[in-house]
Amino acid sequence: MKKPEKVHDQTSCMAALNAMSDSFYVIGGKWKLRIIISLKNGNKRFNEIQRSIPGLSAKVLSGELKDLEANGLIKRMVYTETPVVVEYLLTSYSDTLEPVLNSLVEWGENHREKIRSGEI
Amino acid sequence: MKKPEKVHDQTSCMAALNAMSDSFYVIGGKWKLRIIISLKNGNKRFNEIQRSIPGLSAKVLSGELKDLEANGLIKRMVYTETPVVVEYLLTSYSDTLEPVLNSLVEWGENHREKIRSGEI
DNA sequence: GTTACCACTTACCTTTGGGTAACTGCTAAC
DNA sequence: GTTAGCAGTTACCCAAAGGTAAGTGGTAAC
Repeated sequence: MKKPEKVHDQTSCMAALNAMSDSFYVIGGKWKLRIIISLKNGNKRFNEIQRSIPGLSAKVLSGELKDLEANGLIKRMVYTETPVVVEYLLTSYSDTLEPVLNSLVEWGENHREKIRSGEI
Repeated sequence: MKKPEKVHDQTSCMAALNAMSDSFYVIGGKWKLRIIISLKNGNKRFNEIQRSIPGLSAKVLSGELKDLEANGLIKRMVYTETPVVVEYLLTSYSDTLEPVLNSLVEWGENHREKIRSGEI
């Protein structure tokens, strides 16, 4: 005899869990959201982005930009003037991250205050 | 001459960035949110939680529970009957994670569909 | 013609997170 | 008295993430 079923069935629960993991896979890690925010702040060029995020190396930035592009969050534009100019732009799809970004920032702020006030 | 200031000043922007990092620090990683969800689903005992999350080892679970307790998200209760019973319970503070959880699940579901449909 | 900037890549190393397995001290069941 | 369950801990190992430094091929400035 198994324990009684919860209000949600197992299939939908697993789906939610997997969805959550997907989110972490796409925007998790130390730099991804920072890069997106840097782009939001108007930075477009590779070195510009790198300089705006202290501690971020060219190697890691290069990899992260590829990941973000593969997931449709940014677009890499190459302008073939001389000298060649490369720009990274947020796609409109990246706007869908707003609620995630906001909830993370809000919770973090609240939590920081909670810790600071000694409530925990 | 620096570039013109954005709509947000640098101090508040850095604060938001740090808040976001805090959130990732507290609930990031492979298991933390899964453990919280397992507790939400009614699991309380150490081995019960472990069995409910395939792939999670006792060592890692032990560490994660300590972290979650240190951040006020769960409470470790020891009942000194014989045999001693240990229960892990969500605190009311853990409810504040709802918006984060929801936005992550929602975005992940949406993203999965986007990938599946070949839109990216 | 040397220096510097741009957009990267490569090779190498360290750190972190996490996995495996065994073991502890306890109780209870067979 | 052996087996099994509980709630972990310990020691050891591995892979992935990330950091460091140097190099590449081009343009442009001094």
